[in-house]
Amino acid sequence: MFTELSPRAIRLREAGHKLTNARLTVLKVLEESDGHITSAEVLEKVAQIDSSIGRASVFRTLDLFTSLSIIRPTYINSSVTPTYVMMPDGHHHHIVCTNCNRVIEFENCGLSAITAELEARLHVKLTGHLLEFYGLCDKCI
Amino acid sequence: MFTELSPRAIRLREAGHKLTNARLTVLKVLEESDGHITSAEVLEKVAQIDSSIGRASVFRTLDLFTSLSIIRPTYINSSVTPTYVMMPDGHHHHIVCTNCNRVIEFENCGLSAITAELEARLHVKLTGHLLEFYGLCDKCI
DNA sequence: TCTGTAAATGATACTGTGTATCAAGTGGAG
DNA sequence: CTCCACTTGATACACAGTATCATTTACAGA
Ligand SMILES: [Mn+2]
Ligand SMILES: [Mn+2]
Ligand SMILES: [Zn+2]
Ligand SMILES: [Zn+2]
Repeated sequence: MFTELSPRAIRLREAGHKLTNARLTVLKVLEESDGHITSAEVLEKVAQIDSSIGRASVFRTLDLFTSLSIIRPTYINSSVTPTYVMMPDGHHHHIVCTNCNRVIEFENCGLSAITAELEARLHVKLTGHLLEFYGLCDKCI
Repeated sequence: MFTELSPRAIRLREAGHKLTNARLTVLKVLEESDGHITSAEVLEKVAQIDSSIGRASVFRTLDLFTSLSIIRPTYINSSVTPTYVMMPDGHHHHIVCTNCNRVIEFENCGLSAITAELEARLHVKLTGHLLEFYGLCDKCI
């Protein structure tokens, strides 16, 4: 059924979690998304693939993936449902237009220096980060 | 009732919004919080000050303040209710422990250079940012 | 100071996201 | 193959946030 394990699936197993059908299906949906997806969309796509997977397991899996920094919930449009953002290499960065809610992605964040400084000074182990800018996009300026 | 207007209240008026009792009360509650507060806490404290203020107005005000980058909703503990974070000078930064949910604040982010670069390159006007690191705190490492 | 009006409000009823519970099922170590 | 802690799905539920709309109010302009 899932012959090939993605690197993230292997990460899951190495963190001591079982590779269940529900978890692998949610992971597949997230990896095939464009990187921004709401819980309602995840539920819908999971049900399309395997309608026997319960909604509780989907939410449980989203929480598990969040604690592993595989995804991060953030607010884009509504304050009801978060939008889950994939963190490909442990980080994600975007600009949200506070007028039209458009999201503009960007790549370079230059945060490796501050990451190292925080780890040394505060004795923490950082596994990821989210950097969000807010403002007006070129169409709303 | 509100003889002195805070700088943020003036910002509100200058953005073309009316300085209503509901909005000024929510602003007061947010400004007297330590910077992290859930919608449930805002509702409770607003009701203590003036129980005639409706819950819908509180949520409307939180959305308005978010669009003005006065606050920003983010996930700390639960995936049910966001925690609203004040953005004192347009930005906020913290570390969230993915194991115990402890939040560690820090000040310097060094993001003014990338802010200017993004504004120039993407033709956007940035009014604030949120930088969140995820990982394990010193007690959970 | 008074007035007119668009913006904002509060009450209400509602939607639907996310959760608690628990008996049944299953991944994977040995 | 066996076993069992972990995980699951079904169900019922809680409650955060919203749509609606009649009423009120901030404040610009006279
Ligand atoms: Mn980054
Ligand atoms: Mn900053
Ligand atoms: Zn825009
Ligand atoms: Zn911790």
